This record gives sequence, structure tokens and C-alpha cells, in this order.
Amino acid sequence: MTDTASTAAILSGNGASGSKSEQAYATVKSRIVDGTYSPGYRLVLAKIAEDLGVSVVPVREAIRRLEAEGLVTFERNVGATVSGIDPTEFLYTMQTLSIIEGAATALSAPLIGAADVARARAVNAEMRECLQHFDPVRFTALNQDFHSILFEHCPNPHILDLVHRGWNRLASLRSSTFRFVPGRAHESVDEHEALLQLIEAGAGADTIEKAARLHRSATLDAYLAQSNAGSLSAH
Amino acid sequence: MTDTASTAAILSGNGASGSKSEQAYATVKSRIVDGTYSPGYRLVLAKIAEDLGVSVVPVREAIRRLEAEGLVTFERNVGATVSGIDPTEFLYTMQTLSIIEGAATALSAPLIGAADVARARAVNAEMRECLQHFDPVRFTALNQDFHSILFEHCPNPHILDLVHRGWNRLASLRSSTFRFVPGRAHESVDEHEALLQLIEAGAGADTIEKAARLHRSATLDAYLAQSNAGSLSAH
DNA sequence: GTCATAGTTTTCGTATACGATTTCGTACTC
DNA sequence: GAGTACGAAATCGTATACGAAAACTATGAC
Repeated sequence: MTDTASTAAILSGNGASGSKSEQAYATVKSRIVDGTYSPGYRLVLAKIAEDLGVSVVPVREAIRRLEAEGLVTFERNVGATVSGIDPTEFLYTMQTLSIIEGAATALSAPLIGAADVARARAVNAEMRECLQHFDPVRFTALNQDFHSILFEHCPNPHILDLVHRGWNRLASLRSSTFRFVPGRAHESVDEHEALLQLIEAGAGADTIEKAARLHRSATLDAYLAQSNAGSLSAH
Repeated sequence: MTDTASTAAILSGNGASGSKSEQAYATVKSRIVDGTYSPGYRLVLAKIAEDLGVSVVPVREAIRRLEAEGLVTFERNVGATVSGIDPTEFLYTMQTLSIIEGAATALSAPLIGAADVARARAVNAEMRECLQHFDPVRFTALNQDFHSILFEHCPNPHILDLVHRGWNRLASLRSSTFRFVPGRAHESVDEHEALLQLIEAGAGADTIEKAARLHRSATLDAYLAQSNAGSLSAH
């Protein structure tokens, strides 16, 4: 995710590759994802156009594409704003994501080799270390990595696409840190190990999916219990 | 689905409502969905613009939005074509759809009242009739209705959105009929009844989801077994 | 002080124009 | 006859310009 954002930033930096419409799309998207444009931010076509040194037509096109992805809201003759995400929205997005990620993990499982499991274990070990010298930022980044390893062999491109969209949707809430819950972190690491063992044992897709989804749900529940729902929108 | 298409067609007919960009979007989408523009169809901006009586700018915008939805493929300096769907793609789309629909059904289940179950039963009864005086077109339409009833209370808007996107994606394959498999139809009706009973009994989400998904998967498998995979792309 | 209204400003919406890129057909060479 | 090079046509890409809609502001009446 951070990778995607920085890649887009680099692209927008040199600006040499792709059409201007493409550049506008990538840049605005990355700015939404990295929080430069936070929810509610008013996206004025002319300003963005000037900022990027292009005319409004490609910017307009980019904004509409982002709208189709759910990252911005567009209103006729009024303009575009970065999509906000209220507590209910947040819950629904997380719920959807846990379903999709569960499926992605289950579909990947048969294709995950010993090397991948080893990699995932290494990541998990690092997460355990992060718990000792309290480092929530790194912990959550590693958490993302861990699950990415489990997804990466998913043969169904639609599912992977949905996973990414979901995370993009949540990105403006600082996805890299919002899932850290101290009390939950220890269990989380243990659940990761359990998940890896299920995969190694060649458990059925149902079992793996359920485990993956429950794990994600539990993390979400813990997060919600910690921060009262009201503060979500202020994030 | 048919409803959506005809609505869009009506909108494009009077063309009075919404912006021209919106009109272009709705019209092109409906034409893709209803098969007027079938997979591989070359979408030439200028021609569509002329056809709709607008300039190319709003058409271009509409096409890019459709690209973000996966309905068209766009290549720089070359143009847009209606996304084809090869047998593998088809499988992945159906797989994704069965996951999403299973989840949608499970999430709806607690909110489905006796009246809804009765409606669904009525639809199912009609389906049974269709089997007697062989009417596959109506059968598949009713099948769609049946599942829609089960979805409609789904509180998670993202999931519903994904369901619709999935069906749009498949629409150019004549979604209204491609799922009819004579040998499978009878079982299908029985499974519907079983699903309704699970819902009435207040079964757990897991059980309902699994049942719904398995049902869809079985239908897909039967369909694939019937038509050899090669003919899919020609549809 | 509050509300309504008219005028101004901002911003969007799209048509048009022109440059850039690709594609396709034709002629020429080997 | 096959392959290549060149040129014309088709098509995309975007800047600019102007019209339309909404939002904002100031003014005046009550």
C-alpha cells in the first residue's frame, strides 16, 4: 500500500510516463491514499489542474475514474470531495474486506509453498519482537505484509483487485496504524501462527477461510471496542 | 438486470435528465449490458458522440468510468473495446460472485421476514411450473428474482454493489439465460426450498452462506459441464 | 437581528480545435 | 513473393473558450 503510494508519487514526480489523464489519476489517488487529501477535502478541478500543470479535461476524467472506485464523491455542478467514511461505512467496509480477504487466503492456501510459509513466519516473528519494544507502526505494517504473503498466490484476479480497492477505500483513515490494539496484538500473532499451521497441514478451504476471516473480524472488534465508534470519523 | 437496462434505455431516449456525461455513461453501459455492444466491440469515441448528439469529451469520461468498472478495456492512443471474457475470466468472475452472493445472503438472512420468504416461495413455485412447460428464459429470470429477494435486505451496501458489478460484468454473456441447465434445474428448485428453510429456522450465518454459495457453485459446475468451455467466449 | 433578494464570483459542463499517435494501405525494393 | 518504408487516414489527447449552474455576498426591508 505504501509501496503503491510512493510508486504513484514517483510517477507523478517525473510525469514523463503515460498520458496526463493517467498522471492526474495516479497523483490524486496517491494523495488520497497517503492522506494529503483527507476525507471531505474539496477537489477543485481547476486548482488540481494548475497544480499538475495540465488542463481541466484530464483532471476531470481522473476524478470521475476515482469516483467509480469509490474514493471520491461527485455532485453535478457542485464538485468533487474525497469520500468521507463514517463509523457505519467503516464497519461495512471492514466487513466486506474481511470476507474478501478470507476468500483470498483460502484460494491462495493450496498454492502457498514452504518458502512462503517461512517468509510469513519470519514476518510474524518480527511482529512478536515489535510487541516487546513497543512499535505499533512497524507492527501494523508487518501485519499487512503477513496477510499480503498469504494473498499473493490467489489465482483469482478479481478477488485481489477487491482487496486492494478495499484498502484504498480505508486508506485515508491511515490504514497503516489504525488497526493496532495493544491487548489484541498478542493474540493476533498467535492466530497468525495457527493460520500458518492450517495452511501447512493442507486444511480445507472452508476451514482456512473461516480462520482468516474470524481473525480479521476479531481484530476489527477489538479495534472498535478500544476506540469508541464516534472518534472514527475524526481520524 | 433487464430492468436496469430498459431504464437506462429510456433515459437515453429522452436524454433530458442529468448531464450529457451521465447520459453517455448510462447509455453505453446499458448497451454493453443488453448485448448491443458485445465483447470486442470497438468503442470509437467520435462515433458514440455523434450517435448520442454530444461531443467527445463527455463520452470519453463515460468510457473511462466504465473502464474503472471493468466493463471496457482502454488502451492509450488506440481506443476502447468492450471487455471480452474468456473461459478463465468467466470462472473467476463466477467464483467471486458466488462468494459475494453467499455473503450477501447470509447477511440478509436475519432480516428476512415471513413475507419475504413467502414471496421467494412463490417465485420458486413459478420456477417449478416453468420446468413443466419448458420455459428456460422465464426460469432463469425467476432464478435471478429469487436470489434478489434474498439479497435485498443486505445491510452492507458494498456487498450489494459488488453483486451488481459482478452481474454487469457477466451481462454481455447474456446473463439472463446462460445459467439454465435442464438436468440441474430440478435440483436447483429443491435447493432453493432448503435455503428458505434454513433461513426460516434462523440458521447461523455460516450455514446459510455455505448453502447459498454451494448452490451457486453447483449451478455453475453444471453449466460448465454442459457447455464445453470453448464455446463460452463465442456466446 | 433576521430574512429575502439581487448581483457577483466561483466552479462545473461541454463544444471546438489542433497536435500527437497509431493504424492501415500502397508502393517500392530485394 | 515477401518484407520494408513511406504516407494518408483514422483516432485519440488535451488545451482553450464560453455557457450554465450553484454558491456566496452584500444590500435592503421588515
